[in-house]
Amino acid sequence: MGTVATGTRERLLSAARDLIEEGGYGAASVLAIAERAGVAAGTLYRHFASKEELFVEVFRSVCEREESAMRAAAAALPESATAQQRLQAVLGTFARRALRNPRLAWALIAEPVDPRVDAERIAYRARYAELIAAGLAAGIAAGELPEQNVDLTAAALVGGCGEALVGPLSPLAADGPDADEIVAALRTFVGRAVGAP
Amino acid sequence: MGTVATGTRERLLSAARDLIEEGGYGAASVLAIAERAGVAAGTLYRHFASKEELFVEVFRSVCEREESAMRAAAAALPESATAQQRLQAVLGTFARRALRNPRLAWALIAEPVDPRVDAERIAYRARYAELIAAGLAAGIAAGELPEQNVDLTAAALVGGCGEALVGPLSPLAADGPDADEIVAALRTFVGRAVGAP
DNA sequence: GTAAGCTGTGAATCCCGATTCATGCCCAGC
DNA sequence: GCTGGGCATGAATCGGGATTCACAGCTTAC
Repeated sequence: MGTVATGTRERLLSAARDLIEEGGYGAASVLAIAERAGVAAGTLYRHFASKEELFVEVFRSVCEREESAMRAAAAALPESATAQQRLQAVLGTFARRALRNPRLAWALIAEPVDPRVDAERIAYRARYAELIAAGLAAGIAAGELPEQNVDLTAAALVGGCGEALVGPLSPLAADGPDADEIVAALRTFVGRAVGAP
Repeated sequence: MGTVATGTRERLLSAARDLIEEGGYGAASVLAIAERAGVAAGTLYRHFASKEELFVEVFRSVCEREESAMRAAAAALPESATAQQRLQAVLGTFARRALRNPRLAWALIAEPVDPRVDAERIAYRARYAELIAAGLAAGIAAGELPEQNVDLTAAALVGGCGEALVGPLSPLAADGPDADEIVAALRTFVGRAVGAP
């Protein structure tokens, strides 16, 4: 039956996702993926043209999940919410999710990858920055936030939150998991950086 | 004479540095480095235990140059300068240098590298973040800046400036080289982010 | 002048994971 | 029950760059 083939394909995808979450891209060799999926190495090539293509598919689906989580966080706010509240909701969601699954966050944000996967990452970060830039523009239009180069602010916020949360400079890398404290400090940083009152 | 050997060693270092500045680490294969230095591939191993070791040395010397440039920028200010002015001087210097040599900045900040070189990079970024954190702490002590988690703010600033200047989200990646405008916008961002009045 | 010890050479070798492919297995259709 | 086609196998192959090493040339010491 075709369902068997579909099952294999999906087992391969989820094996790859699991391995990446656990040990990064390095841990996800063709052999390891196949083994965890319970098939032979060659079988992977019955379902994907290359390892890279499989990775692209995994990466894309994980990014979509993350992106909808952030959009949902913004959408869940009442109509009357300020632009600043929306930004805080988006960045706070990002932060909480990243802290809950640091290995995955590192893989999505910073870990070295093949060029085609990297292209997906850039697209993801760009959509994320756009989301923020749009929020900033709305806040400026509403008179809540001061005039500024929204693209640069958005890029700096994406980079800054990424570094603070998953980079080697992250305070988390040093001491314990005061996750809530980190999120709070990051909110303060973001609020000030965008010029909120 | 020993001087010949020294000459070769330094030619190898500078060949590697040039290649990295021009085309990133990928362009700096052992063969390419040796060729540009005017020697055979095997010769590299008369002077360095491995390619990685050579890279570490190149990376370290470039980082030292960058770091002293930033320290010098801070030190050049009069005694009476505010903490905020010092921070602006450091980050402005970083920004100007990165914009002047984007390929090198990318190699120093974001390009994937071997683990031992990456360790150097992390150490460099950590020193840089410390420089900023110290400035923040001084500003807080002097009552100029509000209380905050200085390590997190410093990490976010390093990451944010890096992304805004050399990352794929950088406004520079999209349009022309309004370098001065970018630096100005970044200064605004930094000033607000640290909570300057 | 010659031996000892450098430095330089570059083709051969190693390494290691992705990718291929000849072969075997299973099941549907007849 | 036989057969055709698709899926699975996994050992063999490939690829590409780092690394080695047997050999050669030059310099210095005595």
